[in-house]
Amino acid sequence: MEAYKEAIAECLAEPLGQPTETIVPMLRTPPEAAWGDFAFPCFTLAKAWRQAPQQIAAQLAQELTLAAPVAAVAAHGPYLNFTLDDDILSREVLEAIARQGERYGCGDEGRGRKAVIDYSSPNVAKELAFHHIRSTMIGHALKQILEARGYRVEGDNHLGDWGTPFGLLIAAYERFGWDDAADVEDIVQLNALYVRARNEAKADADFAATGRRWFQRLEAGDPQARKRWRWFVDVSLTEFDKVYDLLGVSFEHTLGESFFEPYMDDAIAELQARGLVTKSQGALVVDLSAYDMPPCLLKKQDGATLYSTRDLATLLYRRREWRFDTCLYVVDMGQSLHFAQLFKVLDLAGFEWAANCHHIPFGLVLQRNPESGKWEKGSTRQGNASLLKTVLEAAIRMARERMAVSNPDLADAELVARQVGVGAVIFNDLKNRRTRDVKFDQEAILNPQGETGPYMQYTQARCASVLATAPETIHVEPLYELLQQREERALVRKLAAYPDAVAEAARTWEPSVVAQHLLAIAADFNSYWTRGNKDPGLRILRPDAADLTAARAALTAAVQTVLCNGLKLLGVPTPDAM
RNA sequence: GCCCCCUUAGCUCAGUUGGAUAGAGCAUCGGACUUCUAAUCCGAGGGUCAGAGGUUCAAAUCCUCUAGGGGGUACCA
Repeated sequence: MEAYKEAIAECLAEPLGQPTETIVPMLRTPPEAAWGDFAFPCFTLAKAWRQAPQQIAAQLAQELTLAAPVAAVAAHGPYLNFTLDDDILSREVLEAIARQGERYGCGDEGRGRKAVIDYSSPNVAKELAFHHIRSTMIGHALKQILEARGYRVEGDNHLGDWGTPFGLLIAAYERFGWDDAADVEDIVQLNALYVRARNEAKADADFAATGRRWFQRLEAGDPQARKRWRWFVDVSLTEFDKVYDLLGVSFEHTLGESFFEPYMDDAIAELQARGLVTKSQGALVVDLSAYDMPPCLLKKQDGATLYSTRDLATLLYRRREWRFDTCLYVVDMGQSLHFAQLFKVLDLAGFEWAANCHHIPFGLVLQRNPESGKWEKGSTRQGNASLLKTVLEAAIRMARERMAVSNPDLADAELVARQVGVGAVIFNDLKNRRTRDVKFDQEAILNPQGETGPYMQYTQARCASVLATAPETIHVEPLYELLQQREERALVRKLAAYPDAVAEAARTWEPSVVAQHLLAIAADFNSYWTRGNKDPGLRILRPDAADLTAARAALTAAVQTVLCNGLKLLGVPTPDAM
């Protein structure tokens, strides 16, 4: 749709005496679709022309010469409203969608550029909590969206598999043991041990010290410590992969923090060579007080490395080995300061590429505290967060039960239930602006009605269903001028704007732009569909009118293509029946 | 204390980067299935855009202050 602004600007360029480049950004979309496709506000001309904007609009409306595809111009108060030619628009848009198929919505701004995205990145030894859906799916969606716009993208699941907690975990294992006969999955027992280790460390200073020593042994390569640790990681990865399979997410790299352990000394040395590292209170730091930030800690008093050290080594490695142009960190907002420090340190070290590293923050998942009634950050450490697996299972159950009544004969019911349940959870997370905190509300997540994943999937299934029963006539060249219904014209325009939505989502790193646009398309299509229930003349398939059927089937196919393309970007599956 | 984010209908949220009459969904109430899938659609009610100033032709949108909520703030990740 963006491309048509150029045509409008050309009509205005001569009379305004301005180049099209300055006119295009001034064009707006009128609040009422019936008023036109683009609006040019005349306020800014008022001063220069010494006339009221209303007069300017009225005058210009008279004088302008229009060229296809611009069909009409009308003054509406201080605005000049332009309308595109419906027939040309329908033809161009629907033909483009049919021709490009799953490439419709793609672009090439990112061509020749490589992006590395750090997302999901759960901590080992804990189950995936519901809040892990955020980084995982926002990251996955951004990966797909950037790829659609021409970037080469590599995803890295930066597992939290290193640090003092693992020393504590080994200490807990040694002290409390492991119950091989326990009737729970290993990950559950491991998670429980993790929580216990943490609590014990808080209550017992000796235990905490033992844990810290274990981590030192781990870093030193002690075989016993390594063996325990490796096993903790394997148990966790087995569990994570189950959930990733369900979500349809995969990574080019799964390099935990431990992988970068051998690179940490080099990273520190590199900063030392640049004179950035100082000793403060017994710790090794980069002083950032000149930038109103606390120091970036590289090594603790006891010599152990920290989160910052590992992230630093990781980023240097990624740049050196993977040669990214852009590196994105899809991590919650609570870590804004950490990333500000990290990027500042690299900037001070003289790495100009640090400017192309970005933290893509998102809001926290808040759980209602049953005692205080307040919304607060859930924590797997305290064991009070809902598990992602549990929510997904509940959503799948919801879909299964729903289908048992609405479509009991459906083939592949179990597969579809999984697609719908998982789609519900994913879409629920991606439909809103990522920086908002989200209040965990399982009931809302499982509701399949309204602005939800199942609603989107249902709409796509309706398209598939009608096209499956469409007669062969749809293969004749559609007469696009037959698409004269208000709903049909509105749909064509929204389909035309879909690539703009993908481009904006890529530019602002905001998947919800795509989700919101798809919602608007689905709403229009469902409304269009239902009108056919009341008025048979408005049905898509008209046995009595082959040409009309062909045109409407072409529109339906285009809607289906765009819904499928968009939902694919978001990671929402699209069953053809449900 | 300082820093960041948030505050739009009872609830959950959109709002085209400063434009025309602030829009959806859920919930409530009333309608539409002998039909291309009713996980849908149509309609009704529901608003001091947290509050107060400011910037200008124009503010939910930008600036300042205030209130409330969430998060962060050197040896956790």
